[in-house]
Amino acid sequence: MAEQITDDQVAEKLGGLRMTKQRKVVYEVVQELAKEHPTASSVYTRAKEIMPTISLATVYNCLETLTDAGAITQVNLHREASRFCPNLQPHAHFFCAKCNAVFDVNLQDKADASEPWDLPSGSRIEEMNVAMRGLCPDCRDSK
Amino acid sequence: MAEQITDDQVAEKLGGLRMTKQRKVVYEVVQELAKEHPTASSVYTRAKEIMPTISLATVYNCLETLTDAGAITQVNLHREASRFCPNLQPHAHFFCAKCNAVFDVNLQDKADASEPWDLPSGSRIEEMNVAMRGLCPDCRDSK
DNA sequence: TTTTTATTTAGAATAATTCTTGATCTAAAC
DNA sequence: GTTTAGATCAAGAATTATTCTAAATAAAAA
Repeated sequence: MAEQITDDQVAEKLGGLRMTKQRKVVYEVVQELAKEHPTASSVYTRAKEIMPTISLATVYNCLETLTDAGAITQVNLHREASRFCPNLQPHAHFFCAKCNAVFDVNLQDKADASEPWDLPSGSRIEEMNVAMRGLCPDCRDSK
Repeated sequence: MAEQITDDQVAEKLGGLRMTKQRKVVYEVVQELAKEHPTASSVYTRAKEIMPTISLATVYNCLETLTDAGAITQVNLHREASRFCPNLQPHAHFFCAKCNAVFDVNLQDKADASEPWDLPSGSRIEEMNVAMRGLCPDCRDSK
């Protein structure tokens, strides 16, 4: 599994903000569902099983707070619902056009993702977002 | 300016579909506003000046048709409105976090954008989407 | 011309997300 | 241990980009 951090490390990243029960549950659900790269609503569905009183708005709030704190990342493709990912290593995402699965794609050892690009000189890149779309191995086989 | 194609070439790409007045206007507006990477609604605003009867739904339809035909590409970042781009060369987009401008970022000569990535073996990539966020040269200076 | 099919229009519908407001909790001050 | 102030949460309303629907129009085929 990809690099994730512990609840305590999340608490640290939150800085002045509190590590509330809700934030803890939301973070743990994102970890639990990491493989499927859950949307806010799948996080909500699962979180409610653990904490029945949690609201969808709170799930959104927590996801935003965790994202801003740098504990998880938000992944978008096209206009679909955002997905969330607890893997903090630099990585890209591969979306299977057929089964809709999302895979983490790691950066090769010592590679620089911006290397092939002619960056505007003098610009500072803070974030790079790489998404690939195609057929995953399984879907390619099962023609 | 980046590589764009002529109306006639768009007509060809449309295949069986017709190059209607509306599609022509929409394509030309996307070309005209290429530098700002217009959203559907900015295309609509400008298109209405040229063809006052055109509707927003038609603008959306045309943008979708042109995208499907491969005459323009749809660019997304975060959850903002989609933007459209007539540059058909492989390129990435740089979004300035301060002034909100969008710049095309070219692929270096003979470079392969997927090179730094550890692709799932056996997968076939059909499309790659690279977005960068940061400060453009202008915004970096004007502290 | 008549028929068929594609396209456009206008407005309703949708879906993800954000906002608003009042209630609740927590931490620190008293 | 209360009180107070600020943070957080819950519920539902509001927003926004986009898609859908159905009727009208335009173009192509017969």
